[in-house]
Amino acid sequence: MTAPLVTILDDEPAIRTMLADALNEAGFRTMSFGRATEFEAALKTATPDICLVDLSLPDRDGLTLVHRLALEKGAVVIIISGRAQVQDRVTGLELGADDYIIKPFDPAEVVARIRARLRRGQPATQTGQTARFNGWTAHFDHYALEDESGAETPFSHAEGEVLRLFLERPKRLISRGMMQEILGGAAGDSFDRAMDVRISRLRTKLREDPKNPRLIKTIYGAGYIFVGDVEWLV
Amino acid sequence: MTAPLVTILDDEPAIRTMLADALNEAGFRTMSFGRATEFEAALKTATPDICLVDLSLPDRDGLTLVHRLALEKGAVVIIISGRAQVQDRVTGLELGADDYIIKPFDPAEVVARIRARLRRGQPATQTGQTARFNGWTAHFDHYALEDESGAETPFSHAEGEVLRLFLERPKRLISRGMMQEILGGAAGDSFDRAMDVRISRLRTKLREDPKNPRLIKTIYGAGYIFVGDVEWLV
DNA sequence: TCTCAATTGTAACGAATTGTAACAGCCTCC
DNA sequence: GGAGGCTGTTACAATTCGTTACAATTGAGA
Repeated sequence: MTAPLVTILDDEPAIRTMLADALNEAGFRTMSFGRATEFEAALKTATPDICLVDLSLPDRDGLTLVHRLALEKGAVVIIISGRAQVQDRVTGLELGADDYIIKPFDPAEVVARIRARLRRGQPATQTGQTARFNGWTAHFDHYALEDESGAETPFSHAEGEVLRLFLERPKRLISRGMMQEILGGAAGDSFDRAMDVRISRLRTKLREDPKNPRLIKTIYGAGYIFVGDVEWLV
Repeated sequence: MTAPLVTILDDEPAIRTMLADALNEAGFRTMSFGRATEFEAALKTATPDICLVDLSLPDRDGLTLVHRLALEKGAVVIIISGRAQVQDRVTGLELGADDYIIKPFDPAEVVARIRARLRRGQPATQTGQTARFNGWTAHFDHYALEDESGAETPFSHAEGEVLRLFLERPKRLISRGMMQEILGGAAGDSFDRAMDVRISRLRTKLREDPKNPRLIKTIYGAGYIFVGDVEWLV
């Protein structure tokens, strides 16, 4: 992957170079502009990941530019400005800027803020989506349990939470306290019953024999153990 | 009814009320906590859209909490802190915070920054005019969904807004509050139903099985997740 | 072995949430 | 003006999931 591209639009050359140096050192590609017209011309061929924009430009109102950038191009815009009034910041952010940094600033903070924006860009990495165990296949991507014949039974989100909890810890004792910790749930005193019910419902979907559960075993006074041979796919 | 939920974690009651007042007036739901433990307990039942966290907590190291929140829960975290050193800000942002606001602050700016985060909702990739996902091709330039055979189904502007919202944030929970913020729904309390209907109509065009939707998943009480492999074409 | 209290299973209930069909207002285009 | 599409609203159906109530089970101690 190529490094993210950051454009710098500021009429003061000293600031441009300071930012460009810091950003390059941090591993970004940069393009610097002193006037809005140059910047807009460049936009036609390049698609920056982040646009740093100074509000006081010689040839255009910076706020309008920010508004257009954010609204029409959907670009990530960070305003860098000498105007420090709260009202300036509020309007800047309301017009579509993603952040507002006040001059004078420390380049390290600019880098950190850019990184924070980019970090959010990546979709959350999905944990395992499919697991096979004892003839069943659990599909967490579309919340369904597939049996050996290929028939699918959908399960709900709450049921899926419990199922995943078990499949990620096979053949290990799972105490109620741990479940509560992992699955959440108010520490309310009746919570454990809710967990019982969840497990009961999950057992039904797994077609467990109530008298003799084969997959989710109850350890009286201690918790549960999922005894299956789990294999996570992907 | 389902405005975005903002949690406030700060040990100073005055700050909590000031923030809560400003946020409520701005149309957000709020929950306030003075200690990290209370906050963590509440996290088990509620899914906030934004977490405001003060770094100086009586019962826990704020930075560690931020790290956990950001990393494990993927929550949007805004640090509010009295520590004004650049180094503090940089480490806070690097540990996963999405923004860093220094005390004393103006509530209006906090509101504006929260709005900026929600509006953006963490954009995914470059947003273009065409996206491919799971056999479908969405053409936003002429408002049509193309299936594998090449047949096109037109979609409306409102449907396109929702579809784009999802395609820009695949595999990520999107709360109703965030949708409202992004799609600019009036804060009217019946708005959420309009959103339901939009999603229902979109699902129909995607030929989703009502009993077992594969692309747009509902997380009861929390929101929706679009689970497709999205690839934006230019 | 028997008894009993603690623990666990689950059916039934109900509040909250979500899905969607049907309707109505609005707009655009003939 | 009328037809037709779009979109929010309403009303009702369906689903989810915690709570409750009671039955079943377990295991320690008599």
